[in-house]
Amino acid sequence: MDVVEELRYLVLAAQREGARALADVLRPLGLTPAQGEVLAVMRTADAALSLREIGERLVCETGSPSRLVTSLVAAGLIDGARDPADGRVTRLSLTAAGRQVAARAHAAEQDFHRGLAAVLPEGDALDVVVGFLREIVAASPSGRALSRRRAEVEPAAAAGAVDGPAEPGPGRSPRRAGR
Amino acid sequence: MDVVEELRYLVLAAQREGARALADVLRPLGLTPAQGEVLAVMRTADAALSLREIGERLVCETGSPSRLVTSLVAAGLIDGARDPADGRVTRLSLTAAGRQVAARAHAAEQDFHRGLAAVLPEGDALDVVVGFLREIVAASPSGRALSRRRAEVEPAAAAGAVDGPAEPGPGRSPRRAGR
DNA sequence: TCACTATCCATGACATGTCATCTATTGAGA
DNA sequence: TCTCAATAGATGACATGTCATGGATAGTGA
Repeated sequence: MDVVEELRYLVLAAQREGARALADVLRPLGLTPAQGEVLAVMRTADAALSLREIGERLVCETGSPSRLVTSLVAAGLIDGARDPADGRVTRLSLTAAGRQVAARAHAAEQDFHRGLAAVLPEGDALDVVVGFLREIVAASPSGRALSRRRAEVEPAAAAGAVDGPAEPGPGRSPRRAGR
Repeated sequence: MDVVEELRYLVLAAQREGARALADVLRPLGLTPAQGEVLAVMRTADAALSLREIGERLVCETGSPSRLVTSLVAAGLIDGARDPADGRVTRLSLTAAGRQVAARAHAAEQDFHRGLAAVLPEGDALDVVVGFLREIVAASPSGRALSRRRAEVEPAAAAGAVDGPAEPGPGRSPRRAGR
């Protein structure tokens, strides 16, 4: 098993274990990790967002996360209505209950991250890993979603990492051709 | 967004993009990434494996990946029969067609890994990332599955990374309590 | 021999990501 | 004004991971 193949499986394993752990943390709030991410995006938004705008900020990117958001509307955590200025667009925002659940989810995730920080390997490795992963996802929709999110909550910190070119053409961005 | 939270999203993003790219590679062979992993495990097995034994070697670990394997049986790539020595156990092995598809999937994945290697960031970062991820998944079922796989295909290389303790008790292993 | 526990596997139900198709609405240009 | 293209969102179908339950079989110890 060469090192690139192992990397692929390690990323899958890390994602799996992390998702499972996060699911345990969010379950008492009646949320799944994907729903938690939607609430995190909306919690930090200055204004109502369209489905498309939410999709652009989710790492679990689906372009237009209709069903995921609908589940939160059904749970009473999000309100949505068609935009009178553009009948194609639905504007979504947190309800009062949604703001409360989003705040509790945020607190629970912060606890989770502190616990994770305590057991991650020490030293500079974390920075190397984060830099490495930022680079390999930079050109992808989910990488850009993450950059966008970071720019919105901490503009200065994100300034060094914003990637220039817009996504070319429709659909998924092409994979990098080579160096 | 603190660095641990970003790490979590970056791992998710890297996994997503990688899964999508791998799905593109395997689709012409009529395989999904999860099915490809099952064939990879069986391709390197010396003997017929039980469902449980397959599950222990999969990073997409489910304990007993009944439905995933059933889809490969239905596709004619795997044969299975109850073990006469132990009626609880189903023994599974690749069919002739399965061996052929597994070989082609392996070749396709090797090409994919070479392409990935060409675009990954250069220098020592890859080794740091692999070491870091190995450490954080070491105690989990999927981390042990990966160690097991590496030990089976390259015993010497894996010797330095084999983790000592067996999984305690039934069910998922507990998360590390702290340092 | 028997009762109980453990193991293996199948299946139900749900969440969600992916790919595709479709409807409704808006924008652009002739 | 009208046609065509683009956009936004909904929905269908499928794959698969997760959590749980249940049936069949084997192991253990009294």
